[in-house]
Amino acid sequence: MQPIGFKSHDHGTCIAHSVTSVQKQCAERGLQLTPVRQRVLEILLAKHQAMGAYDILAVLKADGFSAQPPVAYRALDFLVGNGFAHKIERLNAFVACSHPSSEHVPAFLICRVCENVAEGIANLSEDTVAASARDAGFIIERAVVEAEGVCPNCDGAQP
Amino acid sequence: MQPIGFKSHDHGTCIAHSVTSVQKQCAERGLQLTPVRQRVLEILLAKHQAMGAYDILAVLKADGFSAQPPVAYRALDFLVGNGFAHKIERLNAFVACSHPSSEHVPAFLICRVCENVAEGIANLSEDTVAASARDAGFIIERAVVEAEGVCPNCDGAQP
DNA sequence: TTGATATATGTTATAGTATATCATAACAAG
DNA sequence: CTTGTTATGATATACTATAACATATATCAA
Repeated sequence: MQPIGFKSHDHGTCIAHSVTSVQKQCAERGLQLTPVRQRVLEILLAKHQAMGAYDILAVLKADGFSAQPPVAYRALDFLVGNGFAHKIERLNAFVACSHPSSEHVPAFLICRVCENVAEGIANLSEDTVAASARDAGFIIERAVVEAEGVCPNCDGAQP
Repeated sequence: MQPIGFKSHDHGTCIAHSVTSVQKQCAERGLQLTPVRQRVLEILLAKHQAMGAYDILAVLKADGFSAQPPVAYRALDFLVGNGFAHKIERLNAFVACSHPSSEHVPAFLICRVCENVAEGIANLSEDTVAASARDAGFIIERAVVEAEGVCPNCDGAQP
């Protein structure tokens, strides 16, 4: 699977598709995609960049929602907990999931210049990681790969 | 390479070997392993568990070192920057490196029950991650794998 | 040795991230 | 209707990290 985020694409439909997909899944799984939750998802989808909780909060405030930290964190917990968004631990920030329809180990390619984030899919089960875990008797419940570097748009432009 | 941390081992020599190894490398590379830095390394080595900066600070304080946050963070920056320790982003915490003598992509197996951490080595270059990055034109400078789950000592004991 | 430069530490203050807690509202099930 | 559940509102606080500036210590060239 290809990461998206560094290649030009029709971002309008990209957003629309994602929202529709999440709405559909929520309906199927009996989850409530409430106004705040959907709005936070849209905010995240607006760009392929990680956003901090307080950045999101500022947008929510401008939209007339209550702007206390828990508002943002609760919505983010919902989205992350149900696989509609991910937290980039390295940045203490969040991104909408690019592959919301399937279970996967996300692999983030984080550009340290423009801060855009592309999400690929790692295949740890065929990596030495899975072998190590197996040998150690460790049961992996969830995992994430975070890679920092330079994206093609920034390579050459900025060192 | 095997992760360590979940199997019983002679932890005394484990610590001693690590300290000696780091001392040797610092000498070779012209790095100053000052008292605070070495002490923080020892504190991290004391257990195969991630420690927060403020936990470390508390120990430093008990040892008579200055106990302002920058003291701990500077020592940690030194250790992490030179590959003698790693930051576990998911936990906002730090661990001594188990393989301080080689460049590697660390893969952490984090037990959510006992909070012990084992460090293995990922081989992303043969993972789909490397292929995705290559296809996207993304240059990976550093990466980390963080896997959360249950270690063999806790499996069965606690759900 | 001395002085210049770089590196490391001491200290205060503050910025940034996240959660605990309690109160209220909306709604469905019994 | 009242009980249980889920979501939201609101306040306060805890936890994590860094900026900024002063002082000290090491390193090295002249």
